[in-house]
Amino acid sequence: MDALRLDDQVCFAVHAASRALDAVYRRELAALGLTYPQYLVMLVLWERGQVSVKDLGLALRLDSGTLSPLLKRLEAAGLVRRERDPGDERSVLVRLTPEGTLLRARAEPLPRRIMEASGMGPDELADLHRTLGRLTRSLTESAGRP
Amino acid sequence: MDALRLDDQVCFAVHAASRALDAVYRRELAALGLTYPQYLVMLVLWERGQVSVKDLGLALRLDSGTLSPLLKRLEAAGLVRRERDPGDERSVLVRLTPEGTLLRARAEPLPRRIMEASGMGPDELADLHRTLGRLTRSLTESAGRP
DNA sequence: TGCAACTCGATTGTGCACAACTTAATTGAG
DNA sequence: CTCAATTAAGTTGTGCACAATCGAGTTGCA
Repeated sequence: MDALRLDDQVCFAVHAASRALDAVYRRELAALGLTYPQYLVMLVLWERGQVSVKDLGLALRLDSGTLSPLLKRLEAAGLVRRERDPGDERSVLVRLTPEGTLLRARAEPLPRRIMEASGMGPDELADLHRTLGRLTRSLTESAGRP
Repeated sequence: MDALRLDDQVCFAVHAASRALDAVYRRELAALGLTYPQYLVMLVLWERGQVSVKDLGLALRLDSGTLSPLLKRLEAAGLVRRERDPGDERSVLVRLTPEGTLLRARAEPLPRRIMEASGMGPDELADLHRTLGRLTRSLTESAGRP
């Protein structure tokens, strides 16, 4: 077999799956006025209520270059507020507005709909989840020390 | 369990894995002067030698809005040439330059290095590959008819 | 205490991804 | 044969992702 054949490369399969998921989420989230990465940010906020930009970056593995403009758009949409942490003026705290909190209810049915679109059962999805977690960890570690 | 918990969502696992792979490829491909999507295009060209923009889009599931500027950059780098198909002037054929053909040798060791960084065995990777293929197909089909 | 090192976030620049639209070439129904 | 519909690329605009860099604020240690 040819090591460079496109169809044989797992990288492409991951890439393609990621974009296919993105497309499905794009459709489902359009009604909420959110993009998929904005939805991820909202998930963290619905879980924790309030979070610093740094902790958001740790949770989502995104840096400030991605988060700063994204959070500005969420703020412009009236879903979050940003303010300096009084205890440490370097840090910016992001928290939900009432509108942002209310949006949660409308996001609630989403995971089930995506699961149905995936055509896979809960066990299979859990398995995939574990495998991908392991892959991500390995890749991240190997990237750390070249 | 809470359906909206970030850690429980497969979508995030796929997204994170895709970006982690991207990061590893970024490092490996830097020496070749390629980005990861440019590498995917080169894979197709190394396989087929010559391809229309349309067929490239079908193979990679990318539209002209993504491919046009990407191909311009590959052309500026001297790796490909683009010319109208004499048989159908709407179509643009992309083909390798000698430099582009030569680059293949330097890309050859890449899949093995990525496989090592993944920390997974061939069987496990093949399994993941199959699962992701199925997932992508289901999602694409469900996106087709909302 | 004073200043060097570090932390946090924002900004800038490049490139990918996609939607919506434009233009040019081709096809086909009447 | 003609012209409306279709097809192929390209263009424009928006948003995500990341590297590199900057400036303000904090910490630690000499």
